[in-house]
Amino acid sequence: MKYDFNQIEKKWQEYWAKNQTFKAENHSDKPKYYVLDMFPYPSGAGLHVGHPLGYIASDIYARYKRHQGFNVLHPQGYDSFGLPAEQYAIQTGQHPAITTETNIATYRRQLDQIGFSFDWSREVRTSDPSYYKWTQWIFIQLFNSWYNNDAEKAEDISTLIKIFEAEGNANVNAVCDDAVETFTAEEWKAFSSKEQQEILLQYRLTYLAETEVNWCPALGTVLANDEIVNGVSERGGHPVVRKKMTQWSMRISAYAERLLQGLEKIDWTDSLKESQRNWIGKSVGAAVTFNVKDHDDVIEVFTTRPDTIFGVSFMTLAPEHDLVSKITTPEQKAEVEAYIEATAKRSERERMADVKTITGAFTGAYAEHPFTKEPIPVWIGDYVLAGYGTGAVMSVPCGDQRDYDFAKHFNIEIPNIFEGADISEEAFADKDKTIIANSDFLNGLNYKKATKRVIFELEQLGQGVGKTNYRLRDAVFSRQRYWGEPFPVYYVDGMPQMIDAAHLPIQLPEVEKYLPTETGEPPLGNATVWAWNTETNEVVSNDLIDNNTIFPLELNTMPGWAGSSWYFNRYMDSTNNEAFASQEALNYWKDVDLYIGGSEHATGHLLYARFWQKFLFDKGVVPVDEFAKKLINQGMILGTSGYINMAICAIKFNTPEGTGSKSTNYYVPIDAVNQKGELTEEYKSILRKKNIQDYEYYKVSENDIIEETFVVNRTPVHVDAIDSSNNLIIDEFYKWKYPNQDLQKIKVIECISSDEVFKVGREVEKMSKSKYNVVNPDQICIDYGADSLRLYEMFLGPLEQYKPWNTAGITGVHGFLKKLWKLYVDDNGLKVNDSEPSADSLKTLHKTIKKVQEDIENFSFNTSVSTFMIAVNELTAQKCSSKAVLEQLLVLISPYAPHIAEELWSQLGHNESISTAAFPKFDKSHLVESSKNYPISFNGKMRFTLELPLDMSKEDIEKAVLAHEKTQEQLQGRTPKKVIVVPGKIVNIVG
RNA sequence: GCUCAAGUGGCGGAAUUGGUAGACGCGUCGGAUUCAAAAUCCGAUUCUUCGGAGUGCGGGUUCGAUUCCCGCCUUGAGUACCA
Repeated sequence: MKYDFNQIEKKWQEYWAKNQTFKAENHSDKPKYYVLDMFPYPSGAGLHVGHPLGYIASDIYARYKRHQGFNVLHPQGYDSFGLPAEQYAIQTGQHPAITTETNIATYRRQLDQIGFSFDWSREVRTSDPSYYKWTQWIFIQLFNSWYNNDAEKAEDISTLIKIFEAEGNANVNAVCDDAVETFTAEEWKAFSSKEQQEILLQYRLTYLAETEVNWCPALGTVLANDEIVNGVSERGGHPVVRKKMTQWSMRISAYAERLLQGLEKIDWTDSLKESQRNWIGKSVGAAVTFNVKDHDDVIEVFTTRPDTIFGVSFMTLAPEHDLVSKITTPEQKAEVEAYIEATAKRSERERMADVKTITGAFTGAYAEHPFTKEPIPVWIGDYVLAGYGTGAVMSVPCGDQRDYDFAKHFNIEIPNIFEGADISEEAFADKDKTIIANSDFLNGLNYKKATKRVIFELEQLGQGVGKTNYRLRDAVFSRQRYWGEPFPVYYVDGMPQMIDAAHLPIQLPEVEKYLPTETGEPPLGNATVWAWNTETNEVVSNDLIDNNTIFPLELNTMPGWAGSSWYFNRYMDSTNNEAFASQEALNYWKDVDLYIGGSEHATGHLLYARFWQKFLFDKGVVPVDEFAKKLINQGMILGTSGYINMAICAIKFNTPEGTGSKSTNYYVPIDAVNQKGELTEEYKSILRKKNIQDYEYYKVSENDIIEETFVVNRTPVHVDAIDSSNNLIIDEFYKWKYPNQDLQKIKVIECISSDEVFKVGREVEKMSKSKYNVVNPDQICIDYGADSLRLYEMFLGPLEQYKPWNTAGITGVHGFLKKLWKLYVDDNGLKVNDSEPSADSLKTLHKTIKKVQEDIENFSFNTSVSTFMIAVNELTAQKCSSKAVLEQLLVLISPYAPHIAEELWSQLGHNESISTAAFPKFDKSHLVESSKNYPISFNGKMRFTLELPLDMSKEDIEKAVLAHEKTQEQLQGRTPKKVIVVPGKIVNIVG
């Protein structure tokens, strides 16, 4: 019986689906284990071989955990809101929901054919109203919450209102907007409802705020930084301007410290934690206020080095700083305005890229030093960023390199306040070696003591306070898009109102066009039925808006990360219509035990999801405040792009009728070009001859050539037109290069090679459609089977690493599966019997059990595939047919190659899925050896091996080795200085 | 610049606590089988001047270093004038 993988895989995939083999129960006596993949955006291109890498790894782990007796939750779904479907809708008018549905069907078919053990009954789609109902619900919860710094948690907004009513806001320690005015209880009560709402908005965890954005008027949309190239939009090249827009923001900054601390208790990769730490960007220092001379205004700065305050020789404000226009003197006005205009023209990218050019302008104003009362000139400079800290710095040139460079450039004095520091060439920034000098009461103190003392003195003066600053900014939550979650928000007198949760979901309205409106409103502005009736609690026609009972709805939609910030909780109870998940389900599954996904989500999804989880934890909705205990980043599978060269050969020649010239193009193989990128002499000669032949009409010979030029250009080749030995399949290449054309009729450029084969050059790069290097898993499943694909993806290398794909190598693992099959089945059918296993076979089995178990637990899947190969090679050589061994081997392999394992398992007489079988138990007694083949080294170099009993004493080993003739040969009469014997390991002779 | 990761045959990679470097597979070469091909099977495959040398480079620790330490180079990723 042959290994008919197509038939076997189809059979078992149907079996699993029909029997719901992998359906997880929310109640079980077994311990729980939750294995999660980052869910995909269903793109129109479908899956390529890089996508399933992480899914295969997590599937192996999930299946392994089932064998280990765990109740495993291993769900899958779709992050199905997103731009590509919307772009497609703009171009074709097809509703994004239809595009999405089609793409999901493709994804599902492709995923099914790889044989994943997903519990599809729990599938979620972020674009499904039954799902985004709860995304909207969470948004409402955020709106109705504020962050209490004293309690270090989010609390209901009603508790804040109570405080306001009782005592005003003077003692409220909340995370809120910067410019909150202080009021008393009486004042609060006297405020109008609108005024109260405005104040509360400054405290809510999601709030409306003016945000500066990159606005592209031509596209009618906001662009991300990386969508802008050289100041114009990447798509279309339209101009982009900085514009203030009112948008929803998420007060993630409230959670900065907890997001930082939480990293300590989760098992995520160090590099990922490090990037989150950098992103949060905690710095400890002080906020200091400087009075501005001849003004009532103050400049507030944040500094991490308050100990250097006596070294301040100027202040620098960001050009965008509010004070600039106020304090600039008439004499300096022209210069300052010119400077501001110049910096406004430069994009943020430009300003960042250009670090060397030092620019700035003097405002003419002076601040007053809090201690010395000396005047300090106030400058503006674009090295100070408006968006960080207060947008102003106290510049200490002797202690900060940027301040130093600025001072040098503008000839500002650089006072030295460090004992024994040389600042003639550069600033002295080493905190640990700092001893403060020339600083009044700080003289002689080190960094730590000086910082403490100066903060104390500043507090006495009322001009400063110790402060911790975070780089983490609040996250903008509005998108001017159609294909996203609508906000459950309507506006009364310009103030946002939440729709009662009982009326959710608020479904996306139908629109004629998916583009922004002519007046620049988001696409939802095109909807005609998009108003909220507060009496019937329905979405009604815009015509009915009376701002009395019927109000306009929010036109923005939520960003891509909204739905992905909590989906892992939804899987626990995905069909629940009463709650986003039941408390029972949440308390049972709690958190993700293993999360696998790409590292590109380090500071996006993975930070926002942690933020929402902490918020939901504060609200008592979820039982844990970190959603994933362990996280692994899978590396990317890279494509091997192929290319050949196009040679353009131009010749000028003498003909009887005068000078003629010809230029012809040929495809030439990669070896036709030397390292300098020039055509080789051999190929020049071939092309010359060829060219002359082609123009026989002129009857020219090589002697008639008076001038010739050769130019070569790289031409990409589709991977499908390259064979396993890197040779061009010329017919396939033509078919791909000149599609839908009759190759007989059209004149195609000739492929010319000096060899029988046509060598293609290869280059490893990201797998992408535009690079023609995408390998589709469908064809691989047809040609080799899903089990081969699964094994091969794992066999390629360590999970976390980036590695190139090369389809040719799959024959190795495919051959292994055939060999495995033959161990159980031959032409006469099953050949497994009840014979006693040999000691050798038991040894093979048990060392395999040990290794594979260790490998899975270390996520070292590549090495276990090798281990299986070794095991099968050994058992084949041993002619093992013992059921006692082969049955166990199947369970070991089943997480990796589940189809073949199920098939052989059932042929061995089992009626239940192999997934219910217990993982084999390792018994070390089978591995006991009586002797060891010792490596005998001389000065650390192994020269020969010697078989010796393991129970031999150190002394006897030494004697036996020294007596050996090869030892004498190595020593050549010398006496060894020292002999190292490590019993069971090695013998090393020194001398 | 900073942070993180990684450099081992022609290629993907292995060596889990410092103990036989190159497991396993691809590719290549040779052979068997075949009318032939595919498939399958067997053997060889780091370099070498046959003494040895060898895990990016230069040092160090050690009886012994791919593994630990110091300095450097290269590549990839992230981040960016963060006060």
